[in-house]
Amino acid sequence: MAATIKDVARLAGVSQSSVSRALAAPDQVRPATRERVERAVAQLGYEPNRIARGLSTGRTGTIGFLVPDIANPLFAGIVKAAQRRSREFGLAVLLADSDEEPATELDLIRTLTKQVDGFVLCAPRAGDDELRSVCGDLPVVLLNRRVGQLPSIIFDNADGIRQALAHLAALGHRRVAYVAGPRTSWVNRERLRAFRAVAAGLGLEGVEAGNVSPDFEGGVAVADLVLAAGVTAVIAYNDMIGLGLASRFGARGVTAPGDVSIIGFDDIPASALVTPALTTVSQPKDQCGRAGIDLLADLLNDRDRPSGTRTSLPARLIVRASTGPAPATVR
Amino acid sequence: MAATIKDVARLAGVSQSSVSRALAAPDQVRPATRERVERAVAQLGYEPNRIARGLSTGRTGTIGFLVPDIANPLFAGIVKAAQRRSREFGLAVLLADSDEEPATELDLIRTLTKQVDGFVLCAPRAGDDELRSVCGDLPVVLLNRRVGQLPSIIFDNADGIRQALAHLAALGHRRVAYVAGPRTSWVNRERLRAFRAVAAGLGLEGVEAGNVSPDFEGGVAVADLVLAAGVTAVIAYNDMIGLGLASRFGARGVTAPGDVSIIGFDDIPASALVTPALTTVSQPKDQCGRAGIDLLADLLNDRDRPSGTRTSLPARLIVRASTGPAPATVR
DNA sequence: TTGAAAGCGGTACCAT
DNA sequence: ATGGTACCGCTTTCAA
Repeated sequence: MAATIKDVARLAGVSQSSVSRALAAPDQVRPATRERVERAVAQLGYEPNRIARGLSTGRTGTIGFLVPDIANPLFAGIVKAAQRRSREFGLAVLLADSDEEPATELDLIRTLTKQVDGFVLCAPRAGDDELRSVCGDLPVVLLNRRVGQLPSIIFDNADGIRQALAHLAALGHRRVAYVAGPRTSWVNRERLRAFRAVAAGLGLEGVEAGNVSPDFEGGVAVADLVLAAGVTAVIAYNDMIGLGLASRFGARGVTAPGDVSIIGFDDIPASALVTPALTTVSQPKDQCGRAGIDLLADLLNDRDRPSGTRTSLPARLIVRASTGPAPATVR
Repeated sequence: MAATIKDVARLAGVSQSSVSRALAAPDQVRPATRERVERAVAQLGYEPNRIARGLSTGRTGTIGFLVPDIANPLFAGIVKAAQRRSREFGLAVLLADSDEEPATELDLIRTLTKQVDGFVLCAPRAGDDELRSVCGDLPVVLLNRRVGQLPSIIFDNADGIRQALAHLAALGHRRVAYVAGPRTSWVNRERLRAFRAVAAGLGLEGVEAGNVSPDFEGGVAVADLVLAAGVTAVIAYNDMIGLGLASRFGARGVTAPGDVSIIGFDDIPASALVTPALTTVSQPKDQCGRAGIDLLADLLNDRDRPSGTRTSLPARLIVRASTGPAPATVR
């Protein structure tokens, strides 16, 4: 049996309260008392029970972190950074993986809501209202999504699209496709909107394909449609779709960047390893995870940042071999 | 404020005890009572506070899950499966990422130990004794590692090596290298041991290189050494090393599978996407994560499996383009 | 500065 | 079958 505060109190010859104080507010007890307590603590190897503390303080020292798919390198990277930062705050992370299911997202939040002090949510699928209501008044930080005035951290999707399109325009491309990801995804909608606006602004013809599932198979499935649209370049919702496109293109004898240029989003490891390597819009995963925890920690400490804090993280185009000059004649 | 059991009791016009029973052991209360409780529960949107429950039962409904690197697709896959299974048991998962640091592994376990009912540990680096002592008598399931009599789930490393070597031998390779991963890794030691034994058994010359860090750079760094050893095939500790090898080989004008065959471990997504695709020993991530939770759940329910349960998961060789017949003459 | 005691929200034992 | 109540380990008034 682990030692409790009572054991410490008895051994130190003081009351529970004093032990509690000695630990939480050392300057509220006489040095002599503090020392006796400290000795007893050391001798018993006492560590406060966070559960019990949680019951009386209403705080658990644990935060919930929800992602749609931990096997997706983007989220894995974000979670990893968040983990590291949480440790510095002494917070534990309750991970939840919603498998990209809107219903599961809400479910998970609901069941976890009682055991955490707050949430960092990457929940692209659930509806706005459900999301807001399910969180109650628990501190919440949204990742990669905007809902009402909730504090959020997002990648600059519009700027990512802008960089990608500018790159393609400079290479002489005039007709460009965007392969959309899940229709319900907030991020997808943002990118699509930016695609339309920026393409128009640059005087490019924008073609839209999709929606497809955000994976390799999704890219493969839509590749022939993209080809039939007669574009010389395509921007995919994410890298996995981009890789699927490249694969199917290759099977059809269409090669990047000679016949068609391809750009993805996320900069997953595989993008740098394939041939040709995939040009991609990289998002700072580390910063994102870290900033998410920082923001939530502030919220937890009532060190209120102005309601509706919206951090925007820079997107960065990484040019690799999959993009090149537009072919002289369209296939 | 969320509703408590008292609110439910008052609304239903029964005692706390009855509410508690109606929820935990429905057949111990009269149907009429149960219904009144259920209605009150529904009306108030009551959900039991797991923290409070934990305090009196001594169980939290939460388990700790430790991995060396959540950004590694192998662990991401395992965690994902574990997550899903945990949900079915109504268990929450406290994730911990040790960043491959032995000290962090132990640290994390120590701080989490009070808030969880048990652990699933993938802690390849920490020492045996520290590991055992830090867990105290908390139920623990070890992944991919064996320490004393602790219940464990491991991939059949020896058989994976055997399949890989048999494949290479059948292709006519006579001199084969093994590129070792981290020296302190239990898995690495197992594979190295198997490599020696099986190579000898098959009459192959075994060459050992390494130890290198288990990533792309590690593979690149050791590639020239491997080449200098005059082997026609190489088995890497994991896929990322294998991909690094292939990359550096390519830069030297040495191509797979023509000049040298390459086999990795783990079947990460990138392995299937690169050219040539990497032959790899696949480990059933889903089964592993699932089995880990199943085993731990049994332990938690005192449904004791015989102490020292050791589940072994089958390895499976996935032959892709990176392995082929041995060249007629060594470079 | 210290100690006693009342909770925090449940569970489970003991009566009834 | 139900209600009363002690208790889980800790925090936090309130008095002393």
